[in-house]
Amino acid sequence: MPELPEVETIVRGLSSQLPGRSFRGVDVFHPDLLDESSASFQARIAESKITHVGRRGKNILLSLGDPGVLVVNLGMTGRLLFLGPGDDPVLPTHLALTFPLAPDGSLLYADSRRVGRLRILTPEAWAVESERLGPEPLGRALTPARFHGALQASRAPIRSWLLDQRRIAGIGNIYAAEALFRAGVHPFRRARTLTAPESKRLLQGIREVLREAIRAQGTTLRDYRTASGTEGEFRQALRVYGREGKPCPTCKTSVERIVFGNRSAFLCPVCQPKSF
DNA sequence: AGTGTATCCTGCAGGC
DNA sequence: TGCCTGCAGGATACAC
Repeated sequence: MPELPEVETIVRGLSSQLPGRSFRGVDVFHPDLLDESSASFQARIAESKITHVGRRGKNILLSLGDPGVLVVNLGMTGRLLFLGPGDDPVLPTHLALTFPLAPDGSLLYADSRRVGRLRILTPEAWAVESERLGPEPLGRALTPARFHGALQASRAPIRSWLLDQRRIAGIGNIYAAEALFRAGVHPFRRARTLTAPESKRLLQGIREVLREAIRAQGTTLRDYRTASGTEGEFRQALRVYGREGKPCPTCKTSVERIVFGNRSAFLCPVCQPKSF
């Protein structure tokens, strides 16, 4: 998916448009993206007013007042687009839901692979789910000491650890690879074997790469778009992700791709030694 | 506790 | 041109 920087970019885009607008219903073309029937989803959305747009991990949160919160997880190919009254009404392909808005404009959800999810939860139910997610990597609560302590408790490979949303929320395959490269840590390393300086570097690497990617409006590989439909520019700044066989930006060694956990990891074998 | 596998679904690049 | 395979930003459920 869209990882934290992409979701954050979409949320910022929607935040300037949606609060104050209301839904005027919803058209559902692909009900398999919902966890309930189209009819009940439509009934619950009804004419609700959007009071706030937020983010938790990779989830987009639209606060609706009475029905609770609309939680959108984009999966790998989901797009959430705002179409203003004066905008070019070109519809995206793979349109799954459209939400006409009052007084004007509309919100569109498109998703070619349809592994995204849209759910309406009560604030209480959402609070329970949110508690199950790990801390926000950019949040103040996550200190280097807490981060190191959490790593100490796990034997999992550090890359698996970073991708586990229950441990830290918002990191996906791209930024896990980039953060590990910046910290000089091999993705196979067991979490608990990271030294305090290494875990400090890793947390710094995570924060730097996420902030830089947010500044660039995220990474567009193929499907990701901002809420206004533009592409993110961070792809050109990627140092190892998707760069198999290309030179490491630091030492020029060929970037390697290894597969584990059913997905590709990218690393520089020199800058990220397996052991010292 | 952790890990490998399968599942949801479609699209596209590359090999032949 | 067309067919086939592998691969893709995610999340979850299961067996071992």
